[in-house]
Amino acid sequence: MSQQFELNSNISVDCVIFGFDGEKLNVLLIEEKDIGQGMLRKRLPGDLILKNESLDDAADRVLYELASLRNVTLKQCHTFVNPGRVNDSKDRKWLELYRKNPSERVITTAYYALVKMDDFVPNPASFAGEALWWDIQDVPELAFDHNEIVEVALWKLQRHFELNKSGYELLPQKFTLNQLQQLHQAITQEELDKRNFRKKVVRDKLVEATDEKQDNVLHKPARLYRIKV
Amino acid sequence: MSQQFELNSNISVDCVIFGFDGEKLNVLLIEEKDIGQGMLRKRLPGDLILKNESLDDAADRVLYELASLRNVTLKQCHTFVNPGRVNDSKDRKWLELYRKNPSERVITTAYYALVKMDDFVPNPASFAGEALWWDIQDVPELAFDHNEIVEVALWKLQRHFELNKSGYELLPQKFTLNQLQQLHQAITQEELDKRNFRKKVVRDKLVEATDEKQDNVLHKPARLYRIKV
DNA sequence: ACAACTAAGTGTAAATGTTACACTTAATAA
DNA sequence: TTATTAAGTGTAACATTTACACTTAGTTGT
Repeated sequence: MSQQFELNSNISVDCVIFGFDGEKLNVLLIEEKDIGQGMLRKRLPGDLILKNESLDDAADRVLYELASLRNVTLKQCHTFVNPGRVNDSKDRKWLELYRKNPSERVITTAYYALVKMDDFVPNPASFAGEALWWDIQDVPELAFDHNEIVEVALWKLQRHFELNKSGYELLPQKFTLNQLQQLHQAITQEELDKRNFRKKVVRDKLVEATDEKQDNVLHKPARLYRIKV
Repeated sequence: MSQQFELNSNISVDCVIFGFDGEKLNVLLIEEKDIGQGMLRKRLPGDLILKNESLDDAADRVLYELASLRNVTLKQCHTFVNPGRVNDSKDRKWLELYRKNPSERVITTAYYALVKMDDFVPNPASFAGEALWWDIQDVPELAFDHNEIVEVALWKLQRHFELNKSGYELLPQKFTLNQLQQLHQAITQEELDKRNFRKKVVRDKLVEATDEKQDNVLHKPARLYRIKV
């Protein structure tokens, strides 16, 4: 875990990476190799920051080191410094194994990002057991306070997504209006009316039609659209 | 500066307190006593956090210790860990005077709040020279990266204020619709049409009329309203 | 060829919200 | 009584949001 560099002893970053699979929202979790004591709790990719490293840089580095993801646009979300962050005995054992000063309080700054799952196939670092996408509706109990961090990040993602109309880059270059609608619904967790949704994207000139159509579907093929620049 | 307690060596909080005076937005700045080297730059109230203190608690404490403000609802804003945060020689001298490990990098989490200036008369701590409200349009050059922090906090305040319709508590219990409009304008930095603004607050049932009127004005007195619960 | 199936695609009317805009009224001061 | 000042008020055009149901174009199986 980069122990060859000098770590700043008590500041960490955690990354909440939301992945859209075309239908649902997922979150990236990692799981250590079983180190023999039944400590198989999943957690967010995160680690201590290095000396002379900005928080933003640390988040990028950690995400690469722990899940081999690069070029993800991370946004700072919230900083957690609850003195009681580490209560669980499994968490304490983990710290004793991996940290020089396991009893020292750690402040962590959470970052989040939303990516297209196809583009980012997570690859665990060698020491880690797994790095995998997990349905956001079905997140298990996580280590430390990571469940809380996921919740806060999701809340911020939803708020932010309402505000600007970003997110179209999460679809294939050419997509159907239905795919676009599903993206919106997955993030905002709201049902939308098909006709009204289409009216809106047309009125706001967010997309433009191509002359291509879906292929290999068992019904009327949908027209493909692209993002309008 | 609470040196009698053990400080957590490299985590600080800074508080951006916006004050509404009925007309304009101000920000609370403090200025050290002149310690003899022309180091009179203003800064935000902020300090290192204590061991076993949450960030939220630290922000409350610091604001009380440095400006005697209590019971302010602070919101976390952003965490700054730029390795180059302290470049200015005046800032370095200040650190040498006040910090045990002046060369250690400090991560700071900014908090912000919006208060009614009448309710919060800042009172500097004894060691400080001044604690005063400063017109947000006219903030001087501040120590460290505090100008950037103020900007980020203002941006967040504006975004948040657009979303929910909070802020009515910043007026006197009974207020004119014009005062309410000025509050909105001060925060969003936008001009609003008088008639349209009034239509909106009436339609949204945000306020209700009392049967009282302004007193001692040199013109037609305005009707007073109160927040509708 | 045709029937059954599936999701795509399409329009309208009502309600609500937003914008732009100018004159009259009620108080005070001289 | 007059001058001054800010309060208070209405309407029409326009834009946005909401609710709602049938037809169409392709695939599969007979």
